[in-house]
Amino acid sequence: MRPVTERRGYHQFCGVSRALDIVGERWTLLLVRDLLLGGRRFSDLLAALPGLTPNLLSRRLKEMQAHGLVAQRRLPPPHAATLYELTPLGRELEPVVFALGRFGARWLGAPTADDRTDPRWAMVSLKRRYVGSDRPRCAELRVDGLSFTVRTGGPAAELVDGAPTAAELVLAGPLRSFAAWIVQGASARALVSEGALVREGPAQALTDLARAFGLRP
DNA sequence: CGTATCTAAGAACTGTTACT
DNA sequence: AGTAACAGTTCTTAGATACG
Repeated sequence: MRPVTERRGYHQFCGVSRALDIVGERWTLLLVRDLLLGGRRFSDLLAALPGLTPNLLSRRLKEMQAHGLVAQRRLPPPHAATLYELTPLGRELEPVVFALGRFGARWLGAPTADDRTDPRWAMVSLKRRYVGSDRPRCAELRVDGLSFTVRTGGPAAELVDGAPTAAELVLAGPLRSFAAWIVQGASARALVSEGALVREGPAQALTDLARAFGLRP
């Protein structure tokens, strides 16, 4: 691959323009967003990003690997597949993606007919809202049948793909109910009492979880 | 068969240049 | 400053290949 300085680029001696030379191409930051919750296969990324074609995904992943943002990992059988995951350098883009999410939220409005939604995007949105908590909690969020593990209590929330081995709280429901809680500011207790969300585990754990993300308990 | 990648053609976009 | 024509670049589409 030609180095950034040879390709179309801004050719400015400035960190911002250099960063944009690397992550400013179409799809690159969306791929970073989709990899924030854990490694994904080529076909998963393709399915998650309609409009992104295989050859362009292949090219973007190669560029991201060449810049050290993404690494390939081969999964052993029986699930033999190539997994693409963020490197520690790629993870440094997390606050950038969060900041863009906050910036873009003011133009989000309600989803239109041709807007795609994805539980993972809601989870990224949740993760960026973490305000901290002194009560360590481990919860499973089951959004549209997809499980995610949430751990709070540290300086940053851990939020990854897949169910935890032992969760003290399980919160399950459709994406629109989670969106009502996370994005539209609805109360978790109200959503549970009207059946929009199903809670398994102590009510206090849900209250702690909500507070850890600055959401209404 | 599923996954990952590649090729070729054409469409769409972007930048450059010349002109008013 | 704004616009039009052209050229170059990037992206999409459709189909194919390599590999385990």
